[in-house]
Order: sequence, then structure tokens, then C-alpha cells
Amino acid sequence: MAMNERYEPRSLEPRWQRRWEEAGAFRAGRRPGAEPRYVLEMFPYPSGAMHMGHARVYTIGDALARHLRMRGFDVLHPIGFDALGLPAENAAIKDGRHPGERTRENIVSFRAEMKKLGYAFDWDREIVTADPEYYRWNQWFFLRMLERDIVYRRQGKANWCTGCNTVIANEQVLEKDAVRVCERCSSPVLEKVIPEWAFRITRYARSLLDGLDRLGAWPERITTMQRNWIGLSQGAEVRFAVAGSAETIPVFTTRVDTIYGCTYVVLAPEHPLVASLTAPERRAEVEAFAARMRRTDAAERTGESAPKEGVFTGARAVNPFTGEEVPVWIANFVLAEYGTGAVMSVPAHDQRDFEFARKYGLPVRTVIQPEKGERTPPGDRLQAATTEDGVLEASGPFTGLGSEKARRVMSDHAQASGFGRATERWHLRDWGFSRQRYWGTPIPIVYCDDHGAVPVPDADLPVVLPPQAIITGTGEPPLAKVPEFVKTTCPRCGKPARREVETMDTFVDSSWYYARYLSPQDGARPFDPEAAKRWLPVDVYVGGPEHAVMHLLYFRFWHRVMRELGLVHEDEPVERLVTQGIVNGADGRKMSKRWGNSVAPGPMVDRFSADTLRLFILFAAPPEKDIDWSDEQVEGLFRFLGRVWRIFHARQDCFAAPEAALAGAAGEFLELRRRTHRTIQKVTEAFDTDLKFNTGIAALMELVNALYAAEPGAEADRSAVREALVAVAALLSPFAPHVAEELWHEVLGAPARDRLLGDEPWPAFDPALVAADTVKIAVQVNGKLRGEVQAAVSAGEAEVRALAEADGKVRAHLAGKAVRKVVYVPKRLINFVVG
RNA sequence: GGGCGGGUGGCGGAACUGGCAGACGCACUGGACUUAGGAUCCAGAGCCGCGAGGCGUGAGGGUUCGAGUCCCUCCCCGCCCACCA
Repeated sequence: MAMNERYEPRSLEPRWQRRWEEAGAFRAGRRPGAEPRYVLEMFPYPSGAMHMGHARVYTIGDALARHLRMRGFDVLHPIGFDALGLPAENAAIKDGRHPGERTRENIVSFRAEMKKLGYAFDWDREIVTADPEYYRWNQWFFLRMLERDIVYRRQGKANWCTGCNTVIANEQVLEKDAVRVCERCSSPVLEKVIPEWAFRITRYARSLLDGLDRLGAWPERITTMQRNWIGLSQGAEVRFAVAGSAETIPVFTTRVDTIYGCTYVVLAPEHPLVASLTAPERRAEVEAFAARMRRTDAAERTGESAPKEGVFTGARAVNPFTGEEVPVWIANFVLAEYGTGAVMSVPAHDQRDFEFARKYGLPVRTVIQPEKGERTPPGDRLQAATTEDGVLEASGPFTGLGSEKARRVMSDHAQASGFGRATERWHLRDWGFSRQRYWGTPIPIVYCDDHGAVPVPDADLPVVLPPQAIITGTGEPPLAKVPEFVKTTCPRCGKPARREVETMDTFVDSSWYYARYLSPQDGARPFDPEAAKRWLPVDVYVGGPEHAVMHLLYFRFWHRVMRELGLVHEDEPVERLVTQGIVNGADGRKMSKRWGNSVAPGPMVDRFSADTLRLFILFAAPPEKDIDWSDEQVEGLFRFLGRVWRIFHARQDCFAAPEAALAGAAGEFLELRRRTHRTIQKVTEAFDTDLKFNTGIAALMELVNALYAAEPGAEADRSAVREALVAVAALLSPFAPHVAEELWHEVLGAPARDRLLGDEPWPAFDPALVAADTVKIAVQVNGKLRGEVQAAVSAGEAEVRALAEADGKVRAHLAGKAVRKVVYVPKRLINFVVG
């Protein structure tokens, strides 16, 4: 039966989608004997409809998953929905609906769109975090972590919106003109100290930091961001005595080598010692300053644009190295929560200290000289602080030491003398995860008058979120207003008690979902550790780089906890991370309603085809780069698929050509064969290395162009064409799976009726055909291109040189000049250097 | 201020360890086929120049037979963090 003349995706795509589904083609575990591969994309947050960004992540992951399946692996490629959380709750409040209802609708629409795009997901493993059977395990983990003191209750600083009267998440705080405001109501956001639950992620700081060294297959910028975020500072703690008092002020410094240049000490205004050491005559001014700082928002107070300001306390501290007395100040730029909340100021070698010293007329003393180059002038003539390491001067017994050595020696000295020691500080803070919100996992705690905070027993899990609650986004947590939820009995004594009304941060849900996919129906435990042994770590994880220091750090933390619980065995959850760029509008700006430049995937599939959209996404740029939407480019890719279709149609007579005749291919058909095999190599390498599918697709286009150029006559020609056509279908299938499947079946005909292309082996290339037998060699005279010659691969320098010198143009440039030198790069170029 | 990416035709992007810059696609131009073409196929195309040739990878310098690629100085753009002691 003759094949359809035209590419008609509208009927073709749903047909194959149905066929794949009926065959259970993408079910993981179908090849128990094969090596496993786990390809994961960040699951979507369905607070709205699916957008191009989603299409991009899933298309990248899907190409990889489909390819690996053809390489013979047992591939796990699951999908689910990150359904709980603040954005969904806010969206629901906005249109007066229940978040659950809204989310359910969005999930239905997402699912339909994803199926329309033909993603090879194992839908049997779909998870939805809003399902109590999912979040019960959040609660279970909470209890295990509580037992291990990884969860604790603390007084924490939260963002308090003065308009909504509630705590909001960091992500909801916008910075406008150095003022922090609420993204919803634009009211100022203040810091408010309230009790909250927190994860002791800082206990894992060292492990999270060291682990980064082993994540060689992660983008460096992501590991760097995590490294900075974890923020290890190695330094020293040095205790300054307070003159005329028994108190001491511990300061943390990374530059103890500069301590002989310390001319004052600064405390945070909230520092506990401020009250006791302030001199009576300074008290009024100091208290006024501290009070003003308390009222000022943190961002405003410590933002870089904020001017440095402070007041003298009247007290003096004693530098333990020199015995010198220096004044003690308080200032806005010193943070109570970092280090010891006190700094030793060395204005000559720290820019902040320098600016502060100049402003208040404090002395500046140079104690570090550069190893080479211009000397640093004395403090009074200094224009700016010099912060580089160097050689110590005017530093007592340490004078002449290099900074690095001095830090070690001086820390040891401090320790031996009992006034300090080498120590380290971390930037990472514990993860406060309670939310005064409704749409989250209820925290499984019961408050009893006699027993305090009592954990809910495992047997009583899940603590189910009540379906009805009044969600206004203001005042106390919504759950507090649901009496049938709050009222319970104490698990210990049975007396009336109240449930915790806070819920968990959404990031809890996404911290371990990759493991739930392994046994999504498991009712006895979060997941099956045996399955984890087979599938983890995730081989490739695709998602946006915006999660660098939130989700991607949290899930590494959670993985460590799961390992302590014996659930998983490897160090890290994800072997390789791929961060994909943004899909911008055609105008190069981020797609948004505001600019009216959004393009939704669904309508594009309707207008062109899923294969077209997928191809556009992959061809526009390598995965990690941002891309701009382009209607013209999309049309171009649609045309390409039509072109592929037509060449198959035009070469139907080659479909039956025998493979045995391939060896007879000669001339341009031997060239075609070479190109076919080089294309296989090129596309295969893209999958094996950098996932630059754009160049792989370009190679496929070249092969198609070559097919157009070749008119087969002899049987061997037709066999070569057939070989190319089969390769095109197979190589195209990870990118444009529907049309590839159809074309493959057209070529193969009856023998392939019951098979699927995705189950076929990935094409192999013949190394003998990939290697060329002749090469083009560029001929240069004095480094300038003057011609090119064809030479056999086996040709030596003398032969190539003779060929080159025979070239007319080259001869003209060589005429009358002495050849001083000839540079010959085999298989590439020959360069005559003439004088 | 710090960290990490980038800067290549009209546009998106290619270019392995220094070796023919601009693959592939878009837009564009010409031709063929056509009642028609915004379909399709073929061809052209970095810039200047009729041409020989010259000039070209953000700017300037350097190393080299040869630099988009390596080194130095600087400019611009993006993202993340940001008074972290």
C-alpha cells in the first residue's frame, strides 16, 4: 500500500500516543535484566496552565529517556505534581475557590497537555503531593527527624506582611527601592520573631559542602552557588577583654593576621553586651540608636546602599595581642546573627571598616604590605582599604610572616594564650519550614496541657488536611479556625488537646518525591528500599537553575537523612544535573501576561504538531541557554518534518531494497552511506556527552539534504538510500517520536507491524564508514588561505606539498619568494611561510 | 562589592585538544514548476570591492607559521548572592 503523500500529524500523533499507551511502552521495570537508568525532570507546580518552560524541561528529558530506552536500558521516567503550597493557595483565594479544587483542575489540564506532547512517562507511577497518601510520609519523616533532633521548635525571624497580617515566604517578598514589600498587597514586610519549626540542616553543612566535590556532572555554577550559600569561612575567634570590667567580647575574624591594625571594635546594636558596657553618659545616645535600628527593616538597615552609621558606647576593649585599648562602637552593618555579632575593625584592610573609620575619624593603621609592587602607604594617607594577603608589618613578633602562615601561627598563639582559637563559621541557616497557611502538609503534633508538644503516633498518620477551611490569607492560621481539626485528644494521656495548626513548607514535598516514584503505591513505608537500590541515584535530573540553593540543596539534605534512616545507600540523590534555560517571548523578554508575549504549548501543537514543537525547543539552542520564541523558526521546523516526510514518499521504491546490496554502493552512494554513519555518530555523541541536541538535529537535516541530492538507480543505490531512511527515522525518534515511528513503519512495512521503534536498538555506526578516505587540506601562504587540495588520508607531507604547489593560486603567491618554512598539519592544512 | 555565565552575519546558533570562521535553521534574493503561490524543488548569500584582493568573532595589546579559541589591559550584557567580619 502506498504511503500517504502528505505529513498529517493531526491523525498520526494521537494514533501513536494511543498505541504506546496500549503497549505500556514506557513502563519502568519492563526489562528487569537490563541496566537501569532513571531520568527525572522537576515535577511541575500546577498553579496555572502548562507553559513553554514546562514543555522545554520535559522535551529535553524525554529525548534522553527515549534514547536510553533504545540503548537497551530499563528506563524509569516518571511524572507527578507538586500540588500543595502557597502559590496555589493564593491563586485560589484570588478567585474565591478551594485550592484543592483548583489544583485538581490544573492537574487534569497538565496531564492532557503532556499526553498531547507525547512524553514517554510511566503514568502508572504518577504522584500528587496533595494526596494524603503522599503527604503522610512527609509527616512520617517529620517524626523520624524529631526523634533524631533534626526537627526542632525555635523562635525564628519571619516575614510579616503588615497588609495581610500573616507570615509570608521569602519568595513572596519583593524588594522595591530597597524596601521590602508584599508581592500581593504591596504593603511593607517586617521581620517578626515568632515560634516556628525548623530542620537542622546546618548539622549537614560540612557533608553538603564536601559532597559538592563529587558532583562533577553538575553545572559548576550550581555547585558554586551552593558552596557560597553554605558559606564556610575559616577564621579565628578572639576574645577582647572590656577595660574595667570582667566581660569579654568574642569577635570572629577571617583575617586575624591583620589584628595589629585593629583600631576599634564594633558590636551589633542587638548584642547582649551593649547594655552592660555602655558608659552612663553615652547611654541615651546608644539606646536611641539601637531602638532606631530595631525599628528599621533588615534589608534597609544592612543593604549595601545604606550608609554606615554607628555610635560610640564609651567602653574600651583590650586587643589581647597588643594589650592596646580600642574604643567599642555599635553600628548598623554588624549583624547579630553572623559570627559572634561583634567584629574587630581593621580599617586599613577592610573596606567597610575603612569607610566607617573615615566617617567617624577613627585611626587607620597599615599592617600588611604586598609581597611585590607598590608599598601600601601609612593609614592616614590611605585612599581605600587594601584587602589582599601580604606580609605583616608592625605586628610585633609576627612581623615579616606571610598572611596565610600568620593566620595559622596567630590562631595557635591565641589558643595557647587562652584568648582565642581557630574556628569556622557557616552562612547556611537552619530551614524554618512552618507556614501559617492552609494548603500544606499538617504538622503531626498535638499540644497537651500536661505533656506539651506530643508527636502523633505513626499509626494515626496521616493527619489529614480538613477539606473545608476559611482561607482569607489574614490573621491566624486557617486550620486554627477549624474546630473539628484542632480538637483532639492527647496521644499520651487521652485528655482533650489541640492539634498543631501550622503546615509544612512546599519544599518538603519536593525533597524526596524522586524516591516515592520507586514504589508510589507503597502503604507501609515512604518507598521500597530495594527499589531504591536498583534505581538510585537519579542518573539525570533536568530542571531550572532557579532552584540552585533551595530545592537542590534541600533534597540533598533530605537524602542524607534518608540514608541515616537506612532507606537509601548512596551519598547524593542525583548523579547528573541539567539546568535548562528560559523560553522567552519573541521579543526576548520573559513570557508574561504583562507583555502579552506568551505562547502556550497546546495551541502550538494544534497549529503544527507535537513533533514540531519538540523539535523547535531542542533545535533553538543547547539546553542550558535561554531561547526566544520564534514563529518563523517553528514554521521552519514544521517544514523540515514535511521535507522528511516527502523524501520518504519520494523514495518508496527503496523501501524493499536488500541490505545485502549495501556493500556495492559506490560513488555518491558510498558518500551517502558515509554521511549516514557520520550522522549516527554525531547524534549518538550528543546523547553521550553534552546533550547539545541542536547540532545533532542539524546533522540530521544535512543527511536529509543529502538524500534529496541523490537519485538512486542501481539496487545498491537504493539499499544505501534505504539505510539512510531507516537511520533518519531512528535518529529522529527521541526528538520527534510520532513522525519517526510512522516513517519507520512505512519503510519496514509488514515485518514491523507489531513492533515499536522505541523498542528497537539504537542504530550503530560503522567506524570504517565514518573515517573518510580522502580529506580536504587547506593551503595557506603566510597563514592566509590561498587554496585547498584533495588528498588521500594516507598522503604524506611531500605528496600534499606537491599537490599544493601545483595549485595555480598558490603558485602565484609563492612566485619569486623563498619558502622559509612549511607547517604541515596532517589531514588539515599546509602553510607555506615565505619571506 | 563578590561569584558564575556570556559578547561570533539581518536573526537563532556552529566551530574537537590553537589549524579552512559562520555548519544547520530563520529571514532575504534569484530560478524552476504552476491558473496562482505565502506550497514545493533548485541555486545564491559575512562585509567592502567590477575584479584581483582586502577586512572581519565586544575594544586594545601580546604569544604563534597560524588565535573566536591561549596570555595581559579594558568595555558591555545576563543570572545568583550581597555590609558574612
